[in-house]
Amino acid sequence: MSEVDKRDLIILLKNIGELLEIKGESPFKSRAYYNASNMLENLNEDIGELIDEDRLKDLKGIGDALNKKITEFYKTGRLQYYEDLKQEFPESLLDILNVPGVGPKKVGILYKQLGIKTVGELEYACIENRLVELPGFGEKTQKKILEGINQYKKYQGRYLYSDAYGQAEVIIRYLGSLKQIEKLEIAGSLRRKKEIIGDIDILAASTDPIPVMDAFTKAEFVRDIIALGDTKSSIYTDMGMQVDLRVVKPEEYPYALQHFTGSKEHNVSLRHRAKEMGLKMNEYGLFKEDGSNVPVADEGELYKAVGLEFIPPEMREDMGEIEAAAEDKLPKLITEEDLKGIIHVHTVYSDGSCTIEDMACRARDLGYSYICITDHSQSAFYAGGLKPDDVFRQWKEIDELNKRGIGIKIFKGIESDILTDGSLDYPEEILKNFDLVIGSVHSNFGMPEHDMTARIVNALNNRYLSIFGHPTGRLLLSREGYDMDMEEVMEEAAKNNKVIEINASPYRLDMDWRLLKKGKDMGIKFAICPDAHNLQGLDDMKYGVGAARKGWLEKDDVINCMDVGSIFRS
DNA sequence: GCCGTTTTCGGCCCGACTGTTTTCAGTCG
Repeated sequence: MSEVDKRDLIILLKNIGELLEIKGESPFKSRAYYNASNMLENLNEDIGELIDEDRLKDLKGIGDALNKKITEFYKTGRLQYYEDLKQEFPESLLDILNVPGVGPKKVGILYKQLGIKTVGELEYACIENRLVELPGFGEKTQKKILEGINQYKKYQGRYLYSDAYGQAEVIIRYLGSLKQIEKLEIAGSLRRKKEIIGDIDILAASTDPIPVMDAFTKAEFVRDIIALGDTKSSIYTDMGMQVDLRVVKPEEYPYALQHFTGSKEHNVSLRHRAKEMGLKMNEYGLFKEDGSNVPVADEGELYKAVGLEFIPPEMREDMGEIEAAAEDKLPKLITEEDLKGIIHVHTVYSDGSCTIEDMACRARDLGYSYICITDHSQSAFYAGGLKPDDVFRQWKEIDELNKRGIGIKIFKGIESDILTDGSLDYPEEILKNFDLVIGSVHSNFGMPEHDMTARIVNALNNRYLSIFGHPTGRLLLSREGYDMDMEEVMEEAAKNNKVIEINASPYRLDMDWRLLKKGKDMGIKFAICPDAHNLQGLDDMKYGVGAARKGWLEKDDVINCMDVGSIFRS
């Protein structure tokens, strides 16, 4: 099954779960579909193969019914059950679920009683005051939904990690000045370093929560208060981000930090494990059957209490980390300190805004021992790509800087366009003299999947290509990656010993962390690259490390943790 | 719809806040 079909299947199952909730079916039935969707997303096996070998039903969460449905979808490309469901409840209802404050029950009522099928129709119905008479609705609900729609339309509630982190820092600084707060930390998806953040979760410990909540909801950055309670409050910031603050007693803090860090799926699995051990787990403690609490000083002790190694927050995505922790087989995750050098940097030679020397000195000051300059190649005319003469001029400058000695070794690289036929952008006699060649797709994004795959596979067979740059070409929250068969590309990279880039720009974070573990198991090495276009861009390395950690990578999986001899040609 | 060392039925993780109720359902995390 291709990546695209797999993606479709995962969405299909999730959609069915949501439609069943709207329909009012058993919540456990819905959950079975969500579970299956989530499980398949994290599955590192080809679903088509599993079906062909009749092994699909062996997966935990797949029974007779789902086995049949998934097989039907695989064989025919559609699912009659879903088509029937859509006749009853149009697919467009699912979009309404993205409006904060509107869940499946309300969507069901709105559809059945008012025939509302889209967010636009819902907005109009609010304005016409037609929600107030519905059962379970009222004046305030209608107003809240209208506000929710504005939020939905304006921001769609999703932010880049880097933007959310910047906002969170402001809030942490503010809350940190409150004398009632004893402990304070970012939790949620932000602590797990997800590339896209829905809202910011902050946890505080205090014996006196009321003034904390008061100060929080009255802070300068607050635009609207969504909820205000003794232990939990939510606000929208002036930037439009939702922030949840949870305040617990100091003795509850480790349990709460674990709980509010999530992910939801990780916690479900963890609580399930606790329950099997006769323990009840929630944000207030870990309780034995007699109701007594198992005391812990920190998260590490909490995981230990349920028989697990400490699981770093980045790994808590229910992708097998609990099973690995139970067997003491968690990887020793890469850290920023493991990085020795910088690869993938642009300068004034192409579309960067700083000189080679400026970039190199900054990298040196950040503690790196080498930097590899990789400007754009000649076909990238929009980015000022280097003609052969420019390349020779740049090599000369690099030689001079290295000779003079500025405290960091500079390597000569290039980010070569992968042309439409898969060839690189210079003749062999130039390519062979670079220390390192990154090959990236920058044009003709719209090629059909088969052609794009062939183009990239061709490039991966070029002996001069070292690193395959930003493999999908995605721009988070704005552009989907191009169509290609990632499975085939990864196999080709593994076969040819080609490195795959983890582009550390917070706008890209490409390759996606969800695929890293699989790549690692295939024997692929990765390069964490800032794709820096100015001095600040070099700071993006930390985002790439975050993604690598989410993908279970260790320092031995990442080439810029290795000695230069194994990376560069010269 | 799934699952099983309490197995083929009766469970399925847990709690805060809000609004619409008069004891609770819905939403969210």
